[in-house]
Amino acid sequence: MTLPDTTAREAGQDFIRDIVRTDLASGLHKAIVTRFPPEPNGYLHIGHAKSICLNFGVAEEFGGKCNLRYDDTNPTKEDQEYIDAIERDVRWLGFDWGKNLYHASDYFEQLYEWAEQLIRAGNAYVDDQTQEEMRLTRGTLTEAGTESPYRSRGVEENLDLFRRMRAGEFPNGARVLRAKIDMASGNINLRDPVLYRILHAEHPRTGKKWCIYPNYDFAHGQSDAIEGITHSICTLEFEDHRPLYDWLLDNLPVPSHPHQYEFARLNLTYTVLSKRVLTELVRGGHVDGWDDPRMPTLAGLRRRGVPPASIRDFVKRIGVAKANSVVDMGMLEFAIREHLNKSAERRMAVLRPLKVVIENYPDGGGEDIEAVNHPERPDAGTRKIRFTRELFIERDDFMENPPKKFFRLAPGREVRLRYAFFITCREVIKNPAGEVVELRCTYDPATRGGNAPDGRKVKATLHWVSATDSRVAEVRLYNPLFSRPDPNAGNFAADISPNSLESITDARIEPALAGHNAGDAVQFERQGYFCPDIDSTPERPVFNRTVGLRDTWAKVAGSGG
RNA sequence: UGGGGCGUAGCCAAGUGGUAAGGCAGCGGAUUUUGAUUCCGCCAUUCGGAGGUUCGAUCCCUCCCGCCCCAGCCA
Repeated sequence: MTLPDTTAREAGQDFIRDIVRTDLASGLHKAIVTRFPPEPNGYLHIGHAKSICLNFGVAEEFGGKCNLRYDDTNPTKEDQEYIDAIERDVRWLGFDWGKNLYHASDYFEQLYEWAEQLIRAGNAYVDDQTQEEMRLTRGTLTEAGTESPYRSRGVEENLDLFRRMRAGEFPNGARVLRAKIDMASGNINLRDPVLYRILHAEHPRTGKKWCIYPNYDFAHGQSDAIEGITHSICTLEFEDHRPLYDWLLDNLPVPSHPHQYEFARLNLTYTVLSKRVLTELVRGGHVDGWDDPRMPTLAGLRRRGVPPASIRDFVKRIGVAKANSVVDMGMLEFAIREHLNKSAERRMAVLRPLKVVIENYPDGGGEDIEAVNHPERPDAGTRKIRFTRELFIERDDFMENPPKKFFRLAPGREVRLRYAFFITCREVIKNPAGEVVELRCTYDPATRGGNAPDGRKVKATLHWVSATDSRVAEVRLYNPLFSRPDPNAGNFAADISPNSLESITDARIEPALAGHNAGDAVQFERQGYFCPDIDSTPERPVFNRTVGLRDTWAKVAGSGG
């Protein structure tokens, strides 16, 4: 079922959209073109979703287009696996680039020509300094840098050297091509930034054709210009690069001059969104892979049963601004719950079983109880649940000595078993250790369906499952996403460990869940939303919890100790 | 002590000269065969701070304070 994206904010309420609207109204552009430019060196995560929704969203809203472009200028870090994953995830999120798929590597020849033109114009030179020498002569944040001894090389020598760099005559790191700008600039990006470096590496797309590669600064702006991008939207850390972005476009015969705008990247409480750290988690085997449900990657969220529309909605809710911020995980959970509440079918599952024997129910007997699949959607239909003499209820739904605000089952108390009957707890059976292991109850046959003919009420309705006609499943409960601070973990783990994964292997679920293997989450009544895992089988059902439900009793109990 | 940004409620975030939108969280209350959902109501005399301009400032000016980014041949 697809739900329309809902939002409290009308489209056009952020500064990026204000700029686009103004540019369109003034006639600066007749149509806008944006782009989502990932480097294929990892999987996309919820942070990228913000950029994807912004770029594709703005294009959609204003009738423009958005390109998908790989910023594949560093072959030592990129891989085809990531390219495939990125396309899959962007599509899953709900966006389509149509035929507008590009690669910075498609422009390598053009970029090279432009580099030679920069040299001819005296705006770039080949520097023979070592990386260390360059670092030392770049100056510091408060002191100007000093010019390279190779800075005054003649055009012909530079051209010759640059061509030989391309020809593969020099080893990695031997020389670089630098822009000749201003070694005393307060903006360090303007202190003769490197444009090309020697990298004898095989590129996923261009293979061994090149051994020199342009870096981000020399590729990004020109790629934008080639594609006719009107609004190049990126994150805050590139603000300092804008002067260089403009300098290059001003000094090269590019077909257009795009403008760069920056916004704050997404930060989520309890969540690590650093590609470096996520890569470490995968490489180090701390998680099962990029799509591990504990990962904040789009693949991980998908596996958890998060609807893509809820992510789009979440992104709309958090807005786009330039202030660094940390969005509360509760916002994402709310967006997910909001969608799942409307779409997820309900089923009953008992995570921590407590046996209940209905003493006055015929031994060996049983009957089918009808239950609706969704409380607000009759079209979702109904299903039959087997009611038997022996049942399981949630351990948390019974308390031998209930505090005043506890409304569920207790000795002598009557409650309703959802869709079935009212039952009354008559006896509590414990093991030698004093733990409650079974409840002996009686039921009122007249309350079949859940209502008493005499009109008496109960204060609680419990979910249940037959002890003799239910299935055993494994459910996995996770912390929000992962990386909630864990004071007991070690150094490395304290910062990024995917902690608090709890597996419950003796959970009991309705047989009605047996055929449910789609990627759609279901709501286990009063437990939260769960999604069949990708390695789930009919013989061994596995469910990942996406988010829980609001449970005021749990809060009362939790805060009360 | 260089350059570039940002500071509006617990968390996001509009507003940018006329007297503080909205959402999340929270708190009340109603409905409820999920303590869910839904529904009502409450929740910034104040916009990092101090001066100044103005009839009037979150918005303009000055100074101050705080936070983030930049010294990769990463993006």
